[in-house]
Amino acid sequence: MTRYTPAEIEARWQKVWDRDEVFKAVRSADKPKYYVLEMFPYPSGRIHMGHVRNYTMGDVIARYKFATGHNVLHPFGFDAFGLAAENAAMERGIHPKDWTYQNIDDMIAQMKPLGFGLDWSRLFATCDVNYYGQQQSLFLDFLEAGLVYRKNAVVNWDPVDMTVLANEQVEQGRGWRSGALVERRELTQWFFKINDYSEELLDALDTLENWPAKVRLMQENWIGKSRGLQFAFSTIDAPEGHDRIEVYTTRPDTLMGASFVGISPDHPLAKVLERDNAEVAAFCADCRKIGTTEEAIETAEKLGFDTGIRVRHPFDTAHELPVYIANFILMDYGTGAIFGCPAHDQRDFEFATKYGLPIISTYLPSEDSPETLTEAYVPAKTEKVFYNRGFAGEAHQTGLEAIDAAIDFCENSGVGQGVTKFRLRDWGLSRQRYWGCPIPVVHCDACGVVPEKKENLPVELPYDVTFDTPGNPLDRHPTWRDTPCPSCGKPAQRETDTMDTFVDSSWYFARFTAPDAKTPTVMEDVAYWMNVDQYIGGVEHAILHLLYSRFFARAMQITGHLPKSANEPFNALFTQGMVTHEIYLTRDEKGRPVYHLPEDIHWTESGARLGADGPEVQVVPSAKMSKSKKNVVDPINIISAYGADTARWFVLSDSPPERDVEWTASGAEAAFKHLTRVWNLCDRIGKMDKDAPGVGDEELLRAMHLCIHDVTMGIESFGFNAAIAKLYAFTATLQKSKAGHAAQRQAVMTLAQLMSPMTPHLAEDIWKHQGGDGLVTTASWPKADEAMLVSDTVTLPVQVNGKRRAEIVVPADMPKEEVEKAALADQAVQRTLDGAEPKKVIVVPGRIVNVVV
RNA sequence: GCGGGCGUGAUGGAAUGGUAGACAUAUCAGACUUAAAAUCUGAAGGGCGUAUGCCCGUGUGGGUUCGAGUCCCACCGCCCGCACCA
Repeated sequence: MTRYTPAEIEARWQKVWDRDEVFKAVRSADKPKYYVLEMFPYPSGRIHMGHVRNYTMGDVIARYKFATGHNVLHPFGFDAFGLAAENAAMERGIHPKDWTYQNIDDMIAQMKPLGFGLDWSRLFATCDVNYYGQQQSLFLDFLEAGLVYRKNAVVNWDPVDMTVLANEQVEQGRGWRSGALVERRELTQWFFKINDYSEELLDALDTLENWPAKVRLMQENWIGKSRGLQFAFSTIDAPEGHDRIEVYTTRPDTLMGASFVGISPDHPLAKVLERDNAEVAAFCADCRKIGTTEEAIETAEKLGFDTGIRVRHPFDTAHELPVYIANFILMDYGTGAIFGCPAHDQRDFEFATKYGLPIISTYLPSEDSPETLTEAYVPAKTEKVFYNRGFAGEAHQTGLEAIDAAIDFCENSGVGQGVTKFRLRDWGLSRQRYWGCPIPVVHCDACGVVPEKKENLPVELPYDVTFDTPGNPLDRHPTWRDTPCPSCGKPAQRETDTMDTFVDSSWYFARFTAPDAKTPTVMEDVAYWMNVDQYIGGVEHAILHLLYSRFFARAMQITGHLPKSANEPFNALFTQGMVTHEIYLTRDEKGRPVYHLPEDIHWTESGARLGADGPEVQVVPSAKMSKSKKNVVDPINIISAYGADTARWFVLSDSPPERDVEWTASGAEAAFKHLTRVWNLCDRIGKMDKDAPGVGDEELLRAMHLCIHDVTMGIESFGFNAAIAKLYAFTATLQKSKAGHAAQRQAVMTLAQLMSPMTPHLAEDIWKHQGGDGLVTTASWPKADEAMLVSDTVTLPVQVNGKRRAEIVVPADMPKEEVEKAALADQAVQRTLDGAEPKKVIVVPGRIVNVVV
């Protein structure tokens, strides 16, 4: 009796796939190409179950497409620049480069045993000089094409560590290392002109039919197109040069309800006032402590400072409004100034209540509604309301109609212009950090900002840097900054900012098509392999990474690095869920939670304990696996206990791929048991008497064809969990079958083929055992015989008034009238009807019968 | 705060608007075994009933429909994103 020994089987077949270079992608005109890509990982050092799930899904698609006759490109790499490497350097004194490359080696060693059908020859990391050097070349092309520019922008500044902080490094308004209150500070930084492409990026969303609707909607909201009115208030007693305040509003119909003007603490007027007035300066300084995230700004207590300046209402110059500096107004959006209409905006309402400002309604639910409000009245823009202080259009109209009428009216009377604005801001790419792609420009006293010459690329990161003092090591480096000006040749200094890691991930998919090329891309290769046919990754990238990549595809097309057809780089997108696990905790003497690893928990009759007789452990419902909660299962342990096929099988079963899957020890064990069962089944069939007669050959083959059909549909539609359920059911059928050897052999070989995208090693082994030709991996995908899928009779449920009362078995091709008769003739139906005359009988062929009385 | 999503047995979940709970876990029963494990067979949403059966049931409340877990509206709860984490 042989046994299922995954460790041995898996190593053997991985060697064969490697030897035969089965997954090496080569351009070819014979087959249609298929490019499947999973979002590449950050090299944290350990692969986790989320990676296993992500790459298993991609591998299922890749192997399936391979079997259906496609020329598949399935590459892998690392998104290797980033903050974590610098943190490791600071915390543990390891050089970011050494740390990163060590992690990459470790992760590759952990990935290989999973048996993914990847073209490892295309592997690269974004921190490879070869990659980021080409990225610098791209940057220079973008610069020349006018797609990049410099302007001031706000960063989180730690005044003690004297360094820029990432949002992640800000904890409750304080620097994570120093604990100092974080301030906002302005720096001159580089920006990509993504906002110029707002309209196009928005419109093209409609063409992305194979993207999840929710991702398209999120991008649509992020781009945030709005039509509104831009106009100016004229000021009274304002500093010179500020006799007007430009404001932008999406609700010009509420203009008569304006009761104050608010400006951002970063507004030019606020800055002028700040210079001469200590109180204003103090207020603005307070505002700048909030931090730079939109979330922090929006959730902070709404504060205002009355500047004493007044403005005149454009329609009633006798009506004067106060000008406040307000902490919730962003300088980046609109004009950095708003008018407040407390009656129709809850935030303005609270602000007005706090500072004793008037609340003036411009519209009401109806003519006889009271004018006094206890909260802002904010109906849907499509709802018809009564304008008690309207100035354009009808008295009764919807918000949308009123907005259009108000814009027309204001344009005609010269008060302002209708303007389309986008919420999307230009993409700031400068980072004041070491571990990133250096921005290839030089600062020259005589020539200003000068792009580095392409022949001087790559601008390589120096290795000899230290992290023992605060700030950017590139700034402190004794010689790295020194370089001759590319324009005049005089001594000049390199830019020490590096690029946002989102730049690295915005074109790696194109680089995979020619990873060693001496140019960013090679037209022949990108033209052949692009677009990515199926992109798979976490929904957390729904906005930024995917939007930036879409912008980059356009910019690369403009600069000649991608064909026009690759404007939208990802034909289909799938966003997969996370792997979760229960959390186990006890409390220390101060009541603080102490977390425990799943392998330290012992299950007893009285519940979960720490050790056999240890203290009882509280079980918290499943959440994303995280080191801090210790609810992690290391894929390496699972592979050594059960094998890669079990891990792959389990992460695909149970939950639909777009949702989270809960890792359970019992589930993993069940997956292993099932694979063992399949293996034993193969073993048993191999030992069958080849000539002994069997019964039920046809039923078995019918079930097999149905399974081919269902599994194929499941894979095509990302219903991996459903496909696996069908495979379970078919395995049970085969196990019980008394069919002859030939039919059983055919069934188990087909089962192996259908399982091969999920459990490729086991499938190869079964295939070989049954004497299949070559590799199951290269065998062509089985086709369901349509004739075997239809049966002669169908069982139809019969409902009476929508409640199921009976079942009838009728020939599949029975005409509707006959089915109706058969249903009414049924005893149970007769009994339920109890003599009542049916009013209507609905027959849905092959589905259901509903009798209505 | 704004934006997005989710809510079905004890648990993970299945279900082109058409028999709710496939498949799996946990549970229980049986077979095998001296016994246990493993393996195999079977039961199982809740309630009532000896039973053919009947009633209730997909977070809550409405609506559309011959028919709603599925579509629409409102509410409740949970999760995710918010531009320098990737």
